[in-house]
Amino acid sequence: MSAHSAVSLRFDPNVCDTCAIRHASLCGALSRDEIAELNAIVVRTKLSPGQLHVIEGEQARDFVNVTSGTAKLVRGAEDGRTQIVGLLFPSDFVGGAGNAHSELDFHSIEAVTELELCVFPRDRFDALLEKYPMIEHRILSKALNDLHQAREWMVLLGRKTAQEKVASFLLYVAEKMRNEGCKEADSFNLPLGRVEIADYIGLTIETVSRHITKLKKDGVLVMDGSKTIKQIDYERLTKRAGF
Amino acid sequence: MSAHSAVSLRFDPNVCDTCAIRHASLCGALSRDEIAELNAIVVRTKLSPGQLHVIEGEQARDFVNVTSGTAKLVRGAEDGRTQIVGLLFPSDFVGGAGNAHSELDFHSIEAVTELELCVFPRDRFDALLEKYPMIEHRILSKALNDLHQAREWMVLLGRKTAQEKVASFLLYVAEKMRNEGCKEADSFNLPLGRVEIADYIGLTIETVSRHITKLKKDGVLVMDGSKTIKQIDYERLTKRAGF
DNA sequence: CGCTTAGTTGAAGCGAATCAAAACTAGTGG
DNA sequence: CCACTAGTTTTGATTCGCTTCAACTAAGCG
Repeated sequence: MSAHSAVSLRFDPNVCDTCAIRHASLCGALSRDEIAELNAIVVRTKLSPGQLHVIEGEQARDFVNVTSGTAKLVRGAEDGRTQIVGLLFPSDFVGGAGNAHSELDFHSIEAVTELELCVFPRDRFDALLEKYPMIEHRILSKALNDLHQAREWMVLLGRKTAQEKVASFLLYVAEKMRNEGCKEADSFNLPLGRVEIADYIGLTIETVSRHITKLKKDGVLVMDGSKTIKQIDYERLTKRAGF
Repeated sequence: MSAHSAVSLRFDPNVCDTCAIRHASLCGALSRDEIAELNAIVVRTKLSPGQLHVIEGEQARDFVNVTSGTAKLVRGAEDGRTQIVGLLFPSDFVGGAGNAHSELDFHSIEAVTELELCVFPRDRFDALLEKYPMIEHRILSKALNDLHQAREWMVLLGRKTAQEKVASFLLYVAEKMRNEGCKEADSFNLPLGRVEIADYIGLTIETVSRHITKLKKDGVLVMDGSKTIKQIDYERLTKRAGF
């Protein structure tokens, strides 16, 4: 929601070697040569919570890879209504393909936490795509995954009750956090505040709050403060997420 | 919703030449050689309204191209709740990429009208993808478009009122019909019944019906029967679709 | 012409939104 | 350390839009 300025740096050519997601994401499937070429055109960017990355125009077609932090893909209306259409965790990427409107059109990436991005300018990235079909192959694979997930979310938004939405959301985040942190502990922090949760599952903050409270009262969740989840009864939470 | 059996035929090698979508869709960008190879592995299928095409398992990863008719991509729950996650018109295609779960997982394609499909078995299609990067390129482009549209629909499902949903739906279909028929006339038939409209925009049939009636009463729509639209006041309909 | 299915209309109920206020949190500076 | 402020979350009371339930009408078809 706030200003745009962000730190942008070109790092040394071996920076990918120490990248947290060197072996995941797009990069995981690439040879040293391919990585080197990517490295040559990348612009690394850091954003603070609330800052936006690109909204429209030529830039909107850049290819963006999240290396650390959490971001949300937002579509908003003039009247204040907002819908989050996806979350981006480390190793997720968006945009990129050389077609008329990239998936970023009319959307914007907004940092939720401190965020680090690898941004690949569209024109130079396209050239690489032609040269290395494997990169395009990987991107297609991810795009189909995202499409699948978007359609899952359509079911949530269109057909689930508030209770089910909240439960589904918590399960989704819990899984993401388990993947990210690789921790077996049930304990983790919600990356989103109530406003953002509401905007992600199509409810109001009050309704979200009420249903989280209900889950706590019923012993399905144990929390510490409004963001830290200490324990989850997955079996019962899954039941409440409803199909 | 009904049984599965369908007519499947292998046609002569030049059948693509006379296909209605030879110059659109995936096929439009392909050379004669590429088309010939596709032709060699395609299974053409006809479905009647209500019939389903694949649901799960290995088949679910086939690549499917609609050549005529309208289909819906459906995700349903055990308890009867249903969400349509996309419509398929001639030249649309789904599935195909060689990744873990294709976008078809847990979805099914259901014929809305008489439907003709080109089905490409996954394994043989994958081989072609490797050989002809242009095919994969085209598919990626389409996947990104679909992803964009799915996210647009998430906004509709999560943040729009019933009135706005109905208006948005009508605008969407009107545009599709204009593309398909190439007719300048305002008149066209809704491909979906009330149940299906409701399942597409996350409402009940009663609410859909009420809001269509309201649009008619207000003179925004002129209809003949429950499926034929004779005239649309696009300006006012667009206003009611709300952003 | 009855039979079945799809669509419309009405009345009542309910779940989520809205409006309003209190409780908590976190940050700042005295 | 506490007082003060701003922002977030929780809780409560009320309203409203959509769903539900039910009856009726229209359309397609043997």
